[in-house]
Amino acid sequence: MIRALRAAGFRVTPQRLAVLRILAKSAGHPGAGDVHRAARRAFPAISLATVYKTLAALKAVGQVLELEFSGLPNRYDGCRPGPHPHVICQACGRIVDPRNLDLAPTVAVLAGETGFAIHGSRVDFFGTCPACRRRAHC
Amino acid sequence: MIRALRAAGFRVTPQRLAVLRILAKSAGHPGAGDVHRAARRAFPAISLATVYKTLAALKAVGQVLELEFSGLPNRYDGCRPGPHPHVICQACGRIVDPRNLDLAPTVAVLAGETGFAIHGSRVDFFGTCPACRRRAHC
DNA sequence: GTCTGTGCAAACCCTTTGCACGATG
DNA sequence: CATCGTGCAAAGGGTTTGCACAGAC
Repeated sequence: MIRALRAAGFRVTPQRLAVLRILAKSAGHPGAGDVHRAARRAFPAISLATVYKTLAALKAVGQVLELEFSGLPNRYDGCRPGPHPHVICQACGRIVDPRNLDLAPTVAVLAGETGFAIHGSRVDFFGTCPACRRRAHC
Repeated sequence: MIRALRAAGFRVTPQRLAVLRILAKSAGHPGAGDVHRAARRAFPAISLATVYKTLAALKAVGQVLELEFSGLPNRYDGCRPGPHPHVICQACGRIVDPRNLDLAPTVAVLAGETGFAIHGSRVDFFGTCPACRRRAHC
């Protein structure tokens, strides 16, 4: 990530390092607020605006995937920066990355049917995760 | 739609009829602003708030599908109110409904892999529509 | 030393809400 | 005639931006 930032002419500041470390460590998909809170532990004066700007820089160099949710805070994935499907628990907000799901055949079918040149996708599945299912005694 | 509203105890007002007619007629996926502008032609005094409230009522009775986009206005589909995949042109904003796409097998695979109980999905593909591809002489 | 990054606060924009008035069943 | 819907204006909330100061290269 550091290399990617420098290569694009971005400077590497302590604040950016803090954000970067948090993204690299979090296996989940933290929100901007989560990143900010975590970054404050290493760098108490860091502002939310700086976190957003750093996330934007990392997105610009393809090192982080931004997941936007209307009405809910965005979530960020620094472990798998390419677009990929997600499975989201509506009870606890947990986001899981499925492994065995290849969209390429689907994209090919759609391109043929619609005539679109397809460049990307956003694929989310909503449900209840195993832990929350148990908690609701179902 | 009228029946569904009445059955749920909603009143049928001229404003709601105007919104309703626009949704039934638009094959595309208009935004709230589009609906408002169109509704003003039949009912010049109608407010944007009323449009939003009517859309919410129709959503509540399952007669319209709301597509939320972070940063962009929501889009509404009164023709196919159930969730379904979309193909979106990033150049002109057009939204197309593909026909030959069944997500059921995918959902089954995901449920097995993740242990989630999957209740819904949001599947969008982004690209360039045939018209915009021609316009960009590609 | 120059130019970029930071932090603060205000702006943004679509959407939602509070409220007094008007219309519906 | 009780209740719900309308229209206006203001609030709401995550994100973005303008600006002056500070720090990286």
